[in-house]
Amino acid sequence: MNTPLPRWQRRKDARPAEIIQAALTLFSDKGFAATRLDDVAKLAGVTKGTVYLYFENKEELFKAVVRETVVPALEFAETLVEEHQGAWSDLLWQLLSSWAERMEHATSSGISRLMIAEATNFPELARFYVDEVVVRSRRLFADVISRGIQSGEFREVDPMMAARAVTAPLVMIKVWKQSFSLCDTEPVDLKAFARFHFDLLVQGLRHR
Amino acid sequence: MNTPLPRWQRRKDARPAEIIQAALTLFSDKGFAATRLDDVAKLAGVTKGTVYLYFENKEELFKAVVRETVVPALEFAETLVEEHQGAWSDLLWQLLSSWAERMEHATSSGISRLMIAEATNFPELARFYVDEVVVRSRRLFADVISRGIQSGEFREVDPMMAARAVTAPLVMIKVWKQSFSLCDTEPVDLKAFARFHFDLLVQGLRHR
DNA sequence: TCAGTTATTGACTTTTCGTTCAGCAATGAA
DNA sequence: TTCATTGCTGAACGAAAAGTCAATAACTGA
Repeated sequence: MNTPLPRWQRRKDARPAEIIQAALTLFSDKGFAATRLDDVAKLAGVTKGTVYLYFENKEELFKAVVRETVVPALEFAETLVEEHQGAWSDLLWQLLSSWAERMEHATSSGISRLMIAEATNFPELARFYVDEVVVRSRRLFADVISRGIQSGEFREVDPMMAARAVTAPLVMIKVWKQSFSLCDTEPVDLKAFARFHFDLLVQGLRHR
Repeated sequence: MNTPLPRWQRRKDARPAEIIQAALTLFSDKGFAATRLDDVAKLAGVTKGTVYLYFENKEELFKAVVRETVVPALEFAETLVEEHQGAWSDLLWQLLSSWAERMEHATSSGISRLMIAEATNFPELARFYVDEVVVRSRRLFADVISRGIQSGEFREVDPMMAARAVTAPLVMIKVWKQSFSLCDTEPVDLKAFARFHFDLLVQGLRHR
């Protein structure tokens, strides 16, 4: 006689990550308030009770999602800058294109929109996100611009302003796509836009 | 004997606008779901029951807020383009700076963030917003770029792409400011950023 | 195989908040 | 001053979803 397969399994180690993944999917699609924990549980293949076994409440789950999801990607970019040799505009393109690439595929890129939507409802989480993600990536790009100025490749601009001007369009397009994909009659290709934006930018940054 | 002032007054005509204004404030601060109708009512100086006198339900109130608030501003910009004479880059600056100006003061500029947050929960409203606001303003800027290309002032770029590249940064900065104003340690001045963005842009658009 | 341990369930309670409506009070006409 | 009209109130309702917990079924070691 073959043993009947059990109705559920004990998987203490795997649960938190699976629940976080499910929550990420639903939060970044519907937002925090509109997401039901019943649905998160179902998508994670468990029941609501299990969610509460691993997370204190809905808000703590939300925090966990943000914490576990966003930070790793930045570290890769930072080493890229550290080790770079050659033209700074090349590095800029490398950063922008790899970013656009990741945005198109990684589920974690939905976090931007989620944070924008929920920041005022979760001040401490917003602070965490700003410090660990926004400011840090802004500084990353400001750094590249600064070095480009020092080497004489770019004209003298405010690096922090420039960093905002570099990052904002990509984030915005991604956020738009996510929000309005169903109704925008002229969808953009993220990578194509990144290329277009880069060309405009580099010509704008070069000496006249 | 002076008549005791009444506990409340009948102001049938003024109520809808006041309720919409209150709803706009709270929606654009907290988002749709996180806003309680009790709070909207209180801010509007009425009780919840009154809200239901003038609006069928919460969702209809939301729609009214978007409808009444965003469309008017665009019309002004469209006449500006129609009547313009002279350099197209001048018009571009005129549009960008007046837009930044409005963003800094009008409560209605909170709608962008609100729509971004709630679009997936209100597909029909999202379509309305995309058609009446997003696409229309994108077309406005694409138009200016096109004419600039025709006149030889700008190099040949895809006008629609360029329009996105022109509008995205401003919207993004505004949205960021709104979401993270409490925690961003390096706040931007919107007008200064608009100026910076414009300079970068125009040099990027000109012939090499 | 069995008993002890515990991860998971699912029905239950509680809370929150949109929605309703009977009654009250402001108004204006007679 | 009175009365009919009606804008407005606020208490009460009920659905939906957060949060709880005793029972149960899967695992583990002996």
